[in-house]
Amino acid sequence: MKKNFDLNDRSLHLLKTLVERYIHDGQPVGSRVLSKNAGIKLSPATIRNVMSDLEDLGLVHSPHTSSGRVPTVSGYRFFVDSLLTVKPLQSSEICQLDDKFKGVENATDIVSRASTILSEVTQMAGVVTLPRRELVCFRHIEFLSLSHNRLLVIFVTNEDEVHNKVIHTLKKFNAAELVQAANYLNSVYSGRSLSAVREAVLNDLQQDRYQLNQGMIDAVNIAQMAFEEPQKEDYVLSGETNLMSFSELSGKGHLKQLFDAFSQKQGVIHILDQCLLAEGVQIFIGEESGYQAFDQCSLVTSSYAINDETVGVLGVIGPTRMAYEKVIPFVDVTAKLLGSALNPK
Amino acid sequence: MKKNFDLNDRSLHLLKTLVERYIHDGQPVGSRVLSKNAGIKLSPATIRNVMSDLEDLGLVHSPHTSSGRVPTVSGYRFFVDSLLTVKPLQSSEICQLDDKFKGVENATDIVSRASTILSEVTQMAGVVTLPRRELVCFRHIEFLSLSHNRLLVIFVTNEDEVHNKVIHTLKKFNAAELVQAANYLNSVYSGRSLSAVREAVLNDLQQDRYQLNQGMIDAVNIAQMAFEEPQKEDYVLSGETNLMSFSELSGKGHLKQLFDAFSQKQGVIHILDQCLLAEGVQIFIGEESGYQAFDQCSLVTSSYAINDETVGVLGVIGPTRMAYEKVIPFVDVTAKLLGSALNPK
DNA sequence: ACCAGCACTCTAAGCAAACAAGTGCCAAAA
DNA sequence: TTTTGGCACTTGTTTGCTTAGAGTGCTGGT
Repeated sequence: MKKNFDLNDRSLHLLKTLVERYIHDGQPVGSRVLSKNAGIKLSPATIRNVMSDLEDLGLVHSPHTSSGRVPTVSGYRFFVDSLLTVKPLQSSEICQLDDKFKGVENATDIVSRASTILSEVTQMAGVVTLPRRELVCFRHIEFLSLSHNRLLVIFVTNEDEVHNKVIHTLKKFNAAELVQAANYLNSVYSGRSLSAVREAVLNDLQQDRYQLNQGMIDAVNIAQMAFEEPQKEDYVLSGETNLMSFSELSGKGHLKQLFDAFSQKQGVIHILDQCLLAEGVQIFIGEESGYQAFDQCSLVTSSYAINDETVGVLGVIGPTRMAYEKVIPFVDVTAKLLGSALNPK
Repeated sequence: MKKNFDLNDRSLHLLKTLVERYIHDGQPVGSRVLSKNAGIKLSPATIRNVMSDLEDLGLVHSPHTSSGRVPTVSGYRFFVDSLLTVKPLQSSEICQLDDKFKGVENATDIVSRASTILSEVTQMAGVVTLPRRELVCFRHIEFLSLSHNRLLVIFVTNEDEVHNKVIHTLKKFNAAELVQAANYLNSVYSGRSLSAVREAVLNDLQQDRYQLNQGMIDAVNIAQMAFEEPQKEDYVLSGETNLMSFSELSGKGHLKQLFDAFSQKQGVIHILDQCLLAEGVQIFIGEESGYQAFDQCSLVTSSYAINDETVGVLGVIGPTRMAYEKVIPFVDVTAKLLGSALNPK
């Protein structure tokens, strides 16, 4: 997918400074500025020729006949892939970031802390998915009988995350039966991952039932209902309002589209899911995400891992015209810090 | 607080149609339009005189020397207090609304359903506070021991609402002790309101300890920690993005201010809390709320009650220029429907 | 008390001129 | 062959000016 475009060093350098320049001040950049700014001794006329070539390649684009050039999506893409010189964070900065994770215990809280960090440092929007549930460790289950054969299921994962749902049962259970069922399930399944539990439950249901007594069968039956689709994937978003300050996003119904996408979640989740597979920092520029609402936005993401196992994705959402050279290393570092903050020591 | 302004019927009528007209099409309304539209046979010239008086009273205002008049905040206030003719909902409409509450069981879900109804029907933002916790009925408590003397407390209120928090204990409890403590607390306190439980716990702590065995003392001690400040007040907001379509709100940093206020919650809660005290529909117009972020907004609220006891507030947030005559009865009805939907049959 | 008429003010829209920024292309210089 | 200066051309932006329209305030007459 990475194209080369067969460009000589000079063109590369000019493209690079053009993009940098445009990111810096948001104005189309013309041949004159470039000639003064690129550090190469070239007249504007020459630069015009180069720009013309770049335009033919689809890397830059003129809003109108006589205005400077602006990077296209491909231009940005090429820039971040091949031209960008990232500014790695100082180790002191990393420590400062790390400190911000201190004093937060609950996993959900850590995740939302990460999200606010992302948004506050970049002054854009931060997003962090919750750790994948297949990786979530089942710890404890508890039942509480409600009226009308309904059962409140409370289960604890990962030390201290509490989830609950109401299920409808066929028969009415009394308190003792429920305690027994819970005890059975806790003793058998506790310690495994949620998805492992789900599999095991299905397995046990298929198995020769003569090995189990009625209580156990009831327990497994209930468990089957309790664990099907235990929780939907979700993410924590922060600093959305920062996006309202960017003029390039506030035009037309753009903001509304974007925020609608945020509250429907589903589209954003889909984009983020794609990042789960890849290692390291990934970038979606403008339309690349495939969602119209993100037309004018870029998304810089990185997956994060607990014990070398990828469990989630985090990222920054901002205008296409963002300071990638700072955002990229920052997202990278934050992902690593989040991973270790979540790591049960 | 209600001022009279000593206006004659004609002025009142003109003011009323002016406000209606302005709400309808958002343009400053001039003497000519008013003369044709008010249903009174008066020449524009006469109307101009009346308008001049209204302007002196601070009820209307000219954006510039020669443009029509626009209602001021006081104008709106006077309008909704004294001039407005509300359009009560058809009973068929009420049924339609009521249907939308059907099939939702969980209290939190009912509340957020109410919020979406508010926003969808009005095409503005809907907001509903969660029922006051003093009214919430304590049902069941459960403990789970974590590492480092930490204890996960899970408690169920109102049939099926689950809350949880982590507390730090002085000594380490084993599973049996925890079960015993939970049993004790469940048997003693279950069925009372959360605030009643809190009081009772404090009371029991003060009381002669010789009447209790060590297990009970432990239980009450834990309970004390578990129930202090059990949950923060909160609200459910929907359809915020609808507000981005109103041109009067999108100017400058208005939108950002507003959405920042939404995500900080605290300010909004403060406004809504004021409505808890009053019966029926209340209206905050523009700056009246006392929060700058709501400058260009109006808030139409109503408290809602379960079994004749006020437990929360719901409302609609939109531009000052909103169709009060429809919104007010709608908010009123929705509050009543929400109350009965929440009512445990 | 009402209203017609008039002078005045302000906005919105259109238009032309002047200007600035930048391009494309060509022919000359290196 | 590459680079460059020069020139014509395009486009957008600003400015000033004009006209039309809407609306007001005021005055004097009914």
